[in-house]
Amino acid sequence: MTLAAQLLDWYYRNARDLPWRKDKDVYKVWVSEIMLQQTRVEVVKDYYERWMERFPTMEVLAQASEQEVLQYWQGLGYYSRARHLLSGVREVCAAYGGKVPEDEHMIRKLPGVGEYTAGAISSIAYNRRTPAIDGNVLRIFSRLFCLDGDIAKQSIKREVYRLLQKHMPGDCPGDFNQALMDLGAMVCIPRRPRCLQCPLTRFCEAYAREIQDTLPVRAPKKEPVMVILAAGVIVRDGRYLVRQRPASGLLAGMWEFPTVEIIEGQVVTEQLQILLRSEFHQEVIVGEQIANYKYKFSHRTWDITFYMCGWIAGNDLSVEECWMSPAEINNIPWAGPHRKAALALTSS
DNA sequence: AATGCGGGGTG
DNA sequence: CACCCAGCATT
Repeated sequence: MTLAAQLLDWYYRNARDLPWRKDKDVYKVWVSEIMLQQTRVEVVKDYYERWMERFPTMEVLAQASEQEVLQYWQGLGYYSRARHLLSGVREVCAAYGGKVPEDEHMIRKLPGVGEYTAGAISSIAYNRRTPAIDGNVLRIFSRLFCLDGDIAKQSIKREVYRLLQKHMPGDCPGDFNQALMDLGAMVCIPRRPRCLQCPLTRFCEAYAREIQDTLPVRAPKKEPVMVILAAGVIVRDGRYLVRQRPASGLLAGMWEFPTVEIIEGQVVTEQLQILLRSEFHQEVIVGEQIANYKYKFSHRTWDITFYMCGWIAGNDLSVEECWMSPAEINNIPWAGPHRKAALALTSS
């Protein structure tokens, strides 16, 4: 049996029962593939179900506001994915008459859709013979063929692409690609691969040489930068002072309590007062610490302390700032640790 | 080619 | 804790 036949035989007996596999509707495949970028299946499941309940079709999603879309994405991370998906769906509704193009290169042009996602969508939804190279595939193929270069390198991806084109079957490329995902998730896992359960051991050079634990090779990650932050919680007539983050960058468009970065040597209470005065035009007295969180991103760590502040006086706010009631606070997309702080405030 | 962009599951 | 995941856009 060929590698593909062996893999597919295993897949048809062991495929995971996933919400987005109930049919091959291209919108569902699209949504699931975007949610799954850099995100594990178990996390995506609930988000996907809630999303499909609220945005069951491209037409419904196209009508939704970005704020509501972000709210449904809240907690999933990489929020530009949600914005790109929304604009991509709007584009399809407006320019392609609500029909996602079948050509891989046209799909690739949609915002948020890269090489991997275009291949996944066209193979799964349209049964096109297009490779979809993700972390699973790189890991599996680096072991199958003992590719010992850094899998982040373009050269390794090109080599895997070549091997995939050689081994992909002509009749069910979508199943083949999904079979690789499932194998990567359940058998050929990142650490301590379960080779005794693997249908491909007789094709696997790493297994033959007993070096499967040393692959794939990956460059060491950089140390995340520590950022010290102070946030002020200001209540006035039962409403909280909040602001929306800029439209680009980290946690773009999400809401937060007024926050300032504390540079070594600065006095926190002074910096908070200066922030509130210069950017929010409010006079406050900085009071007690009410919470401290260490919040880790992939590339930086926030050490953020929330201070209860007493409001004294203030002028009008600019458009991205406002006073929000507890009810309104529960209805906006929050920036990371600010969500936890807001939840603690409104539930107590 | 390198960097920015989240958050959580798992050993 | 450390590691790394169904990547993409930007520079």
